[in-house]
Amino acid sequence: MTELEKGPTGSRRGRGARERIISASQQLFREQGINRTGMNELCAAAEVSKRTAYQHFTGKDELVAEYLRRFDPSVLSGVFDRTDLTPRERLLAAFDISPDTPLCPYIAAAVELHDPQHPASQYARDYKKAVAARLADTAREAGAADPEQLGEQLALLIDGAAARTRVLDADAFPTAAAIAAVLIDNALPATAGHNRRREGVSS
Amino acid sequence: MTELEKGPTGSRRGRGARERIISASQQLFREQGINRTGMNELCAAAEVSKRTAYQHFTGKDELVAEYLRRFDPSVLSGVFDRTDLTPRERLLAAFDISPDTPLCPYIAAAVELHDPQHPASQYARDYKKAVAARLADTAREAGAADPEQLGEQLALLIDGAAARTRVLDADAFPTAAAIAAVLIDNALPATAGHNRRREGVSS
DNA sequence: CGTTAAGCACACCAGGCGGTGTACTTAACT
DNA sequence: AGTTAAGTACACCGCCTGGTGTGCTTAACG
Repeated sequence: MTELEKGPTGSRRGRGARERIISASQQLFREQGINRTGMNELCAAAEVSKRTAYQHFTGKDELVAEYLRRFDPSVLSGVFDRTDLTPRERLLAAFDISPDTPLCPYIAAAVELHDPQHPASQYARDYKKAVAARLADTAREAGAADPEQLGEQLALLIDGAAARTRVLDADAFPTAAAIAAVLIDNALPATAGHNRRREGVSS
Repeated sequence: MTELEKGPTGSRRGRGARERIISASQQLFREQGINRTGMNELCAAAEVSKRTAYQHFTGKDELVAEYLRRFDPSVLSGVFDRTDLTPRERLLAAFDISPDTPLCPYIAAAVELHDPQHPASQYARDYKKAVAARLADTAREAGAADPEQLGEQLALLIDGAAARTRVLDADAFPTAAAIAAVLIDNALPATAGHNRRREGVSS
């Protein structure tokens, strides 16, 4: 029928045009930005006919939203589910996204789309809240006095590092990690379970 | 001659079209974003003929750069030059931009233009560095152990609050201020000269 | 006064944008 | 083999974009 929910695999019949489109969007939207990437260009890169693209997505807006939804590639779960680390180490590991990451696409989308009502903007909000929540969970696990506050604070540090990295074109995550270490040490009761040799936590 | 450097007042002869253009750009670029504001629309809002606009600015890019340059409206100097506050209080006052401020236009421009070589992007970088430098100066004045580091940290907090406010559509500056208070207290020797009784720093 | 330049009105451009219509091919499943 | 749907090719749409060309009016200044 018209709607058959062909499933995330997309490999029911054709040659998987949908996946190619999304894959191309991941590349182009990140490299060039959303507004600077036209549908013509995107379809060409995906080696997909324009008509096909508009049979999978009602419009660019929907594609953009899907582009954001298909992101998280373990960036979130890949950090928080590491059982080899203590909760405290996991909190700090969230700042090790150092390698090359261009910029948090959620911030970029919110700025580029400029419309809080846009589906993608709404998803960006949800995602940011989810990250803060997981940070809070981990903070609670680590025994923080006020886990929600610490989670929100660490989330702000991550966003600050992302924004600053973008504007200054220089990695700001080490600075954010240093702040995080201070905040964590301040929020956690001084249990001797982990050797905390941070400097200068005077107060 | 063709170039006569008519001066910033612009009131040499005409009715000050240039100022009206810049004024309109301040409004529209902030409200709608740079990419979503066309030159037609902008000229209409400024009540300026399109032709006149292109006689003042060689292109939209130049106007965007000028738009950023004409910003600072004491946001920077208005905070750091307050002699009624102690250096420590001045550092914290930088987080009181709470009222309504839509979002730091420098971050927005860097994201929207998406080109680090764009004049406006370069200026945004310079401005961010300048803010960090002034924060560092004030930190030094306050007697911080490592003023450069504290300045960079506080700058990151401001950018984080700005970005997060934009994405979440909720004021994130109080959280940033709370972190700032912790960092400042940690960085400053515990001199009794100023009563450090800031509220909301629950940790 | 006349010169000079700031500003204006408006038609116009090429090109990109998001998005469609139509007629076609291909291939999986029955 | 026949059905069915996924995918294709490509011309085409109206609209808006940044940007011009041309000829005109207005007003400050010497």
